[in-house]
Amino acid sequence: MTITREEKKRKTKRAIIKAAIHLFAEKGFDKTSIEELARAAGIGKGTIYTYFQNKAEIFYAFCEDQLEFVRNELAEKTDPGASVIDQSMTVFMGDFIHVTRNSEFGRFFMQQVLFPEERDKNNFAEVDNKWLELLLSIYQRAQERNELRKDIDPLYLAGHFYALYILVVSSWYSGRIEREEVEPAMRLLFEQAVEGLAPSAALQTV
Amino acid sequence: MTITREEKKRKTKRAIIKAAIHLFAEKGFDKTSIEELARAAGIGKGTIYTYFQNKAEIFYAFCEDQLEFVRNELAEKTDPGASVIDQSMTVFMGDFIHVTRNSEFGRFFMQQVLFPEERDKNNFAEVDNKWLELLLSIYQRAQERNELRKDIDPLYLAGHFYALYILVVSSWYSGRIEREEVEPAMRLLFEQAVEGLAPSAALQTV
DNA sequence: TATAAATCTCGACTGCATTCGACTTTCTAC
DNA sequence: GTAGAAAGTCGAATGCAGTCGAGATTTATA
Repeated sequence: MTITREEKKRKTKRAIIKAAIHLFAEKGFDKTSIEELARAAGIGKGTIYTYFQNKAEIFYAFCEDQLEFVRNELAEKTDPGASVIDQSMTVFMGDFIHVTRNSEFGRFFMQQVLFPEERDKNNFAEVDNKWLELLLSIYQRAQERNELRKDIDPLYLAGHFYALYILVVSSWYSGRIEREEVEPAMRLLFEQAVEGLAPSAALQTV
Repeated sequence: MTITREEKKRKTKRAIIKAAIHLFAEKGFDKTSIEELARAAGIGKGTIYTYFQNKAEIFYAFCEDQLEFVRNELAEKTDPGASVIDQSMTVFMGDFIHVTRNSEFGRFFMQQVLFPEERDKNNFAEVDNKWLELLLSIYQRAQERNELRKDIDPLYLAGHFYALYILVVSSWYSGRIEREEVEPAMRLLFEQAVEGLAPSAALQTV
């Protein structure tokens, strides 16, 4: 019985996350109070704060749970033989659909992942890394196939596609595009990025 | 004296914004309470809510004030003769410096502009449009000079650059890059976008 | 000018995140 | 085993955003 304490802590933390997964999904983040969360986890209100610094941090744990699952799934779903664009579309559209399934969740998630507060910077590191690995593998393979320039750091390649993805998600949240327009807009942007925004060399010499 | 009421309302609203500009700049958004704001504006707490729906909306008014000034300035600063990349750098770096002058302000601003809540969607419309006009004029001129492809909707061209800008800002907020790296990273991304991510036609045919 | 309707103003009130510090349980060292 | 230290638990207290409704002021109608 030496590990009683640590074991118990792990269990309590799990209980909080479990309650969060349940309550956030059911009532949304804002509508779920810490007190409810505590009650559902069978502990006192104050105790939550020995496990998480604030409500947002509980949300991060919730996200990890959600996203690890999704992104593992996406890693399998992508066809390594398809074109970069098709692979990118599979991954980013899959992510989009999941992230925006609950629009409130998606908004908060994007806000926090892209522009985290100082104290939260490291909260997404783990999930982020898995996501990055997935992206990097896609773009590295594309470089090997000579589908993408080899003189660009794969991190930058991933950045380009990710940036365009963010833009599309933002456009949807801002009401500039409708849900049905997301896919075609994203594909068009990806194609343009691959081809380049400058007139092609052939045309330029004319 | 027919317009007393409306005149007074305008004056009160101005007083609130003025108090906000002062207090937000001095103590930051989070640390400034509505009550303080009301006191500084010489009105009751509840009255604030006849002028603004919530605290965030006061922040929007504050933003408009800040940004209108900056973006007008930027519009003048950009040299219409320079390359698209140079012009883009001037505009986006100028924006970056201003938006992140107060890091807390910038974070909140980016979060709200990119992923607004349903009720806030229209709050930035006015400022947004001016910003967009500025960007569009840059990219349209570049198309005319044949520096950028004419078969891409200028809106999409602006989107590409804006997307990369967002990525860089996000990278800075996430601590993935330092302040000094912002400019070179942005420039590199812009160059890559213009040239395209695919190997050049010339190389491809080899 | 008198009265009713509309609008505005206020601060007490509500609800919730977060803090605090008194109390309890577990660990450590003898 | 036991005393004292360390860590964990709790809900009452705090602070703040946002609501409410009673009263004040302005406008519209006559």
